[in-house]
Order: sequence, then C-alpha cells, then structure tokens
Amino acid sequence: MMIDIDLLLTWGATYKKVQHDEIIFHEGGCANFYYQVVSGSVRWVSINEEGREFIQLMVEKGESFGELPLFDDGCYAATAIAEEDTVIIRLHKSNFLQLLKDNPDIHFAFTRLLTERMRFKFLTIRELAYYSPEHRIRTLLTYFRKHHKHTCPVCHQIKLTRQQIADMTGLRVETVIRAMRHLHDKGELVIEKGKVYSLEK
Amino acid sequence: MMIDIDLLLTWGATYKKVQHDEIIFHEGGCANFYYQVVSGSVRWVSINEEGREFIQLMVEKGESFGELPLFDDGCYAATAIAEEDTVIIRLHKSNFLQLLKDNPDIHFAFTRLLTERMRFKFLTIRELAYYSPEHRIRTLLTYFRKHHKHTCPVCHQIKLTRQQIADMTGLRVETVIRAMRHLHDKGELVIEKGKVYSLEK
DNA sequence: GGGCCTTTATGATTGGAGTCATAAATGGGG
DNA sequence: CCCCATTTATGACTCCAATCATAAAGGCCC
Repeated sequence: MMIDIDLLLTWGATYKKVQHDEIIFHEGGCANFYYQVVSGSVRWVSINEEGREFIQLMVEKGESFGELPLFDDGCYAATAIAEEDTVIIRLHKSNFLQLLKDNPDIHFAFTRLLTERMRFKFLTIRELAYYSPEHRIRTLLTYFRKHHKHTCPVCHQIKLTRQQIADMTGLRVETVIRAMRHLHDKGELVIEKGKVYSLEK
Repeated sequence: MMIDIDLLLTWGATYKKVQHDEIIFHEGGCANFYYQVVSGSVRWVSINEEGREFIQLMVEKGESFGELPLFDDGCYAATAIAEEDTVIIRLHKSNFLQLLKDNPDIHFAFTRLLTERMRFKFLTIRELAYYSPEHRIRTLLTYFRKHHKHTCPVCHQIKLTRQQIADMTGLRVETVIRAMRHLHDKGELVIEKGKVYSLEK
C-alpha cells in the first residue's frame, strides 16, 4: 500500500532523511503525521524494560507506517527506527484524513492494508502461543519468502540476520542459530557459507 | 462498533440463532457474510493440530466479527464459536460493501475498530514474546477490566474461567492457577471462594 | 441433601529454551 | 591483504513452564 507521491506532495507532504538506527517516532508519542517509506526501510518495534526489541513489522520502500493513531486519536503503538539510511515522506494528520475523505478508493486500500497486517498478527500470535522455535522460524521465513520482503528473487537468499529472526519470533539468537542448524540438517533449509541461507521449496 | 440493526435489516440482513459451542464459521472457509452479535457472545479462535484453542478475540453483544475477508477477498483468519446460546445477524458481503460505500462514516468507524483491535494484537504479541505468566495474566485482566468485557461493574468480578485465561495467554490451566494464586498472595489480585476473583485498583 | 460434572488446586517430574562463556567465521574498510 | 566489528557457532548449566497424576471444592439439577 502506498499513496502516489505526487498526490501526497500536492497535499503538502514533505521529505525527510533519517540515518541508520535513527528513531522516527516513539511508542506512546503523540501522533501528527502519516508516514511512507520512499527509499530504505524501517523497523517497527515494541521495546520492553530490559531494552529487548520485538519487531512488529518491517516496512520497506513504498509502504506506509504509523497510521494507527491517525484513525483513533491514540498514540503510536510501537517505535519506528530506520533500518538503514532512509528517506521518508510525511503528511500532517488533518491533511491525511481529508485526503482519505476525498478519495474513498484510497481509504478502501488502507482498510485492506490493515486487514493484511491483521492476518499476519493472527499468524504471529498463533505461533508464539503454541509452536516450537523451529516451527516459528519456518513459518516466518515462509511468510517472508511469499511476500518477497528482504528476499532476493534470483538466489532465494533471505536477507535477515539471526538476530532479526530472533526479534521477530520472541527467541534468543542462540536458539535461532541452533534451530536453523537443525532445520538445515533435516534438509528443510539451505545454509551456505554460514550467513547465506535460502528456504527450500 | 456496531451497525444499527434497523439499517442492516433494510439492506437484507437476517437473524440466526446458534447454540452454545456451535461453530459459526471455520478458519480458512470462504467468506460470504458480515456478522454482528445481537445477544450472547462469540469466541474467535485459532486451533492448532492438537486441538488447542487460542482465543484471538471475545466478541460480545453489539460487536462485529469476521470482517477481515470482506475487505481483501481472503478467507476467515480464525474460527468463530458461540460461547453460549447466541443470536447473530448477518449480511451478504456484496451488500455490506455497498453499505460502506454509501456510508463513509460507517467505513471510518470500521477503520477505527480495526485499529483498536490491532493495538490489542500489538500488546498481546509483546506479552507472548517477552513476559512471564504472571505478567501476561495481569496485563490481560487489566485490559478486560478497562474494556468492561466479561466484568461486573459492581462487584468487579471478571467472568473468565482459568481455562479461558489460559487460552488467551498461551499458558496451561495449571500454570494460570498457580500464577494467580501467587498474584493473590502478593496482594495484586483478590480471589474469593476459589472461583470468584477481582482485580485490584 | 445426595449425585454428578465442571472448575480449581497441588505435588512430582521432565524437557527444552534461556543464560553465560568462549570461539570461529565472515565481510567491509583502510 | 590485514584488521576489526559484526555475525554465527557451540558447549555447559540453570530454571521454569509443561506434563502427568490425583484430589478437593463449587455449582446445579432432581
């Protein structure tokens, strides 16, 4: 889901550059903007008291983020951090809402986006609640392959570190490494040169 | 979130009675209807291979459920089961979508509903990923108290069995019982006559 | 009140992910 | 090509929730 950049600009949107690991907004913060990634990527994380991150969503080029509070006047549900040097475009809340009112099709597209993300949440919760580390990892990687996120379509390499996988499955790095080794031994996963791995089938 | 019943009826909605534990629709099933609870309550669950349920959402009188596939042409993300003898009202998908197009305010209300539920999902995932049984239970009960669901406003009793709490936190009954006893011992919870319990503050 | 089913309670044991420590491999930059 | 930060790898040990078994308490209908 993305809104045409030219359309956003006519509504007064502005570009912003953020560097690697820079925080775009904090969980609980007051929401004033609609955000969209122009280039680069953003991770949307919940952080607990000990500083551990759970990656709720990876937002890539052309995708929107931080929309929740725009609809219900609440605050940001998680913290947005640039995964790399990234360019974002942002639009003031009031303008965004008016834009949606003027363009019902865009509003419907947003509803669809929320719906898709909700499905992913259902899946994630199911995995966290009842499945083993191996199962969680397999499900996550399959999902990423399907949605062509962080994956190279030619070599099937999935560009996620073990730490990132851990932060998306609620596991520890060591557990992810061990579980992936085991999946590799069972032939369900291909790991080459340590860091490079691709999912079978 | 609920749509006015008279309005639904003018669009051709029909009532349906379902008995306790009757399945309304299955996860993965093809979606044809918008649903709303008229009286009673419905649990919306993910079921794994061993038959264990995770309660994704408790849907009470006046609330809608099963809307996800209406927006993205997918299938039901979970299974809906009547928690008690329940009356539901349902409207064909095509009529529902036209109703939304004709009433932008209702569409906005739905977006807000999705937003609220998404926030709850963020919270749930965070708890499942990183917190202890006691913390999960406390957070869940606090949430239920706030949203006046399954709670008696006079006596502060929360009408959930230990099994239901277990099915909403990904724990086993025994663990829930032990953790709640411990919370009671620490004074964070009041348990009377075994089954009756209320949350402090 | 007695019978019966559901829910709550508690103890003993086990398995598996977390934790900590340490080392090896990888890759980018000068 | 070598250096150094990051990422991956592996072993030993701990701890806590799941599991299994069994019992007690509540609620409800006849």
